[in-house]
Order: sequence, then structure tokens, then C-alpha cells
Amino acid sequence: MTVRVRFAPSPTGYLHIGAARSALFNWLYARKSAGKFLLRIEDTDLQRSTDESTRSIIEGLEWLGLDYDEDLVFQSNNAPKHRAAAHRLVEEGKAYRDFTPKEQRDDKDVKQNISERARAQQVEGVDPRSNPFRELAKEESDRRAAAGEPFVVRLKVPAEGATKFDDIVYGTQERSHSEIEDLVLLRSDGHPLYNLSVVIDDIEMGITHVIRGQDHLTNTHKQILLYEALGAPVPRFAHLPLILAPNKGKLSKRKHGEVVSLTTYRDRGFVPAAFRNFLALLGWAPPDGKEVLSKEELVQLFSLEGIGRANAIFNFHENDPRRWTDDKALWMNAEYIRTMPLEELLPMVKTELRANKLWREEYDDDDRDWLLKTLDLIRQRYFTLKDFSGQGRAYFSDDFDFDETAVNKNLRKEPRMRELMLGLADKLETVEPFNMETAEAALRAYADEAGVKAGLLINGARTMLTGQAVGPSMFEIFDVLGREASVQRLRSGIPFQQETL
RNA sequence: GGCGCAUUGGUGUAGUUGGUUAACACGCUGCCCUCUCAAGGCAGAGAUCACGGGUUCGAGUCCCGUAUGCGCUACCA
Repeated sequence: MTVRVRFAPSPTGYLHIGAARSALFNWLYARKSAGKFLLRIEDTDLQRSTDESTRSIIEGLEWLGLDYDEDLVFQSNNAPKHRAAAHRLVEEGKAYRDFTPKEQRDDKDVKQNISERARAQQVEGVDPRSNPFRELAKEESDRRAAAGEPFVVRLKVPAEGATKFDDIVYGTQERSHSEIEDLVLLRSDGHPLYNLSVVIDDIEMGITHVIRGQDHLTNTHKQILLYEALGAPVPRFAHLPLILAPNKGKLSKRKHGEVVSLTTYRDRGFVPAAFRNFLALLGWAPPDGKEVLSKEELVQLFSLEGIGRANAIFNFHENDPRRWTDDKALWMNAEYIRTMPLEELLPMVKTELRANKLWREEYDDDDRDWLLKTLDLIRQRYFTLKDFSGQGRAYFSDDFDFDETAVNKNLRKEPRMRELMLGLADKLETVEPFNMETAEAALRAYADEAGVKAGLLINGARTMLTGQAVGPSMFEIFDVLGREASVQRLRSGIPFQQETL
């Protein structure tokens, strides 16, 4: 039997990183077992679903490199089938119509209501599962329905016994039927509800393994009851631990903002492979401990058995812009940026430079070698793709900013710096040929001549040429920027004209 | 309220059927390298394995209880 798994997000807003990880694990499992990875948009709640959200989900998966098989399924298209199935269950006596008038429920404090109701029922000794309509004669039920009386359709959960299944991650799960209320399948307006829709769609799509968040663990028993009522084989289940905020609370956009949205990582300069790699390590551990893994390696090493059971904390620092997301994610991204093949990095940098009007067409042909050399030089200390257009701006444009602390530290401390820089410019102008070695020799000779330490000139020149106090070896910078730009920038008076803060 | 699940250094995780000094990665500290910052190399701090009992010659690993967190309990998904 070929494995068929699916990722079934509801299109209500951005793609949550937890959902993205579910998608990744499903995808990895499918590819690992040469099965199919399907995508289904769960848009049963039409009020909250948006096309934009659907688009962002598809884009997000594409960005992560998770390709899906077969056609995209929209759950809302199957609503008629869901309704028909519910009615069939009523006909077969496996479900029944409940004519109890609808109770208005405020979406805000449902949890509160639930526990209050449970407490009240316990005090009064009422069985929450009792329902006067459960045993209503079929003729009576049909008659009232035909008369237009509104009703919901509920599944008849057996009074006795228990449901049991073997979760691949959490082990054997058993739940007594006495704890399961007769769940609503169809709303009084005829709208099918979640548990019904997923089960029918999963049957329809031939899903063999349901891999999803742990928040569905207890609901699984209800779904199994549905599979059985519908006479369909029950798939295998693997529930995933949840991803939590640093305070162990729920990770939500409302509370935590953009860090939870997958698109943020794309927009803030993550390399897809790096983020995918990071995500894979949240709740799953490779057997041999090697953590930096390519897509192929992940597929090869992945197994559902390797998934842990404890929820993971996504450890970002809300008030520290430098550590805006998980440290390890940032490290992973830097690791990819400095070690991945340059040809793979190049298109990503191209997009980044283009967006900032720093891309020149010559980079594609005449200056391609120069570009590759420069990228290789500067990528060593970058964390995100944004750095190529930010910190790296001076390598692609003469119009760059001077960092105030760099200017103070490397240029203003030494009163003679302006003339030293001009002198250095004069020296470099005559060096022939102009390269790393000759530039270094010239600079050191000039330092001796002027009676200053080479380091003073080096640090000053770095700031003159790049606007920054940190960066690659100075002589490599000379080499990459070339004689003309180097000399011109050394002669610039701009940093010296700025007001001291 | 009921039911379920979880609990190894700051974070992510390893710890095969109970057996020595609890391992790895990120982060943190220091040193080396050095023209700066990274990277890299070296060294180090940090865990009475949530707590309390029990079984055992021996428990992070098995059992019971407690606490805490999370989830479900909806005509939400």
C-alpha cells in the first residue's frame, strides 16, 4: 500500500510556523516512503477563510521546497458530500437529528462556558451525554424534519466500551465512550462540521497516515468512531508535539506578532533550506546527531519514530532586535549563508540586491566573477540575506552610510586621520599592479613612513571604504573594490564633515 | 469540573531491553589566531534528569502519588 499523507491547513491568516512544521513532517514522510503528499485547504469556515491566505500557504510551501502531488483540494467543494454522508448515517440509524433549539455561544469565552457547564452538570448529577432526541422514533424525526423544524445531526456514540488506537508518536491511546458526547456532524443550517469533513475527505483522498498537531490527539477518538460508522478503514495516526512561546504559552500572532508567520522568515532574509533544517529539528532528532542536513539527508534520515513527545519552545527574544527569532534558527541561517554553494546563494542575493536597487546587469555576465568573489568574501559574517544589501551596501554602491560609532572609533580619535587617508590614497594611486599584496605592501610602507601603526590606517581605511568598523580583511576589501573606488573613498571628506554626536 | 498528554543544563535534543564521571547542537564566559568583527581552534561555566515515595544490589530509564504546563471537552478548526 502506498503511503498517502496530507497537509490540511485552514486558510485563516498567515501560515503559522507550527503548521509549516506539520507540512514538513508530512512531506518528509511521504518522500521517505515514496508516497504522496497532498494538500487540502480546509475552508469550511467560509467567513474566516480568505484567498489571500490560501495563496500565502501555497507560497510558503513552495518557499520551503515542499512540493505537493495531485490536485489541490478545497474542502468547501466537498460540502455536499459531507452533508449526504451525514444524512446517510441518519438513515442507517448511526446518527440522529437533534431538535434542541440552538444555544447562542460567544466565541470569546467558550472555554469558560464549557467548564462552567461541566461543573453545573456534575453538581446536578446530569449525564452530559443524555439527549432526548437520541432515541426519537424515526417516523417522528422524519416528520418534524419534513415540517421544516431546524435540527443538528449528531453521531450516536456507543454508550459502552472504548476507542483505542496506536499513535506512532504517543503510543497507545484509549478513551472511554462515556467521555465522548454525541458530536454534532451537521449544524442546524446544514453546514458540515470539522470532524465530519476531515474524516470524509481523508477517506476520499485515501489518506493512510494522519500526521498533525497534538491538539487533535483526544479528538482522534471521535474521528475513529466516524470512520467506523462510515465503514471505512481507519488510517494510522502520528501526533506532533506543539511549538510553544518562551513562556510556554501558545504561540500566536496576536500575542507574539510576526515571528510566528512563515512569510516573515522569507521577508527577513532566511535561506529556505536553513529554515527548513531548523524546523525539522523542532521535535525531531536525527539518529546520529548531525544537525546540518540537506533536503536529501532529511528525507533519508527522517522517521516518525524519531519524533519526541514534549512540546518545544520557540526561543526568541521579544525585546532584542538582534535576536528577534530563535538563536539556533539565526545560527543555522548564517551557517547556510557562509557554507552553501555560491551558485545557489547567488540568485537569492540577486533578488535581495534587486529589491534595493543595487543590482547591475553586468553582474550576470562581465562582472560575474567579481560578484562571486565579493559575495564569498562578505558572506562569512552575515546572518541573513538582508545583510547583503544592509551591511554590504558599500560593496555594491558608492552611496552608503557611515556608522557613527565606527567613525568615532576609527577616524575621529586620531587628529591626523584626514591627511593620513589622503596620503594613503596618493600611495595607492601609484601602485602597480593593484592587488591584495601590493596594496598591503604600500599601506605598511606608508605606515612606517608616517610613523603610525599599520592597524591605525587599516581600521581607518575600513571605515572610509565601507562605512563600518567591522568586516573582512582590509586588503581583500581593497582588492575587491579596486583602485579607483578605493582611492576615491579614501579622499572623501564626508565622514569628517559629520557632526560629532 | 472531567479526560488526556508532557516534564533531562537558558533553548533544541541524545540517552538502545535499568548498570560506571548524564552526551550533542545553539547560546554564554575566557584564551589562541588577528588589521576589526566573524569564522575556526582550545578551555570552561551551567542539570541533585519537576517534586515525593516505592521496586531493585543498582533508576533519567519501571510503578504510585503530587505539582506545573499544554491539549481536548463548541451548532470553532
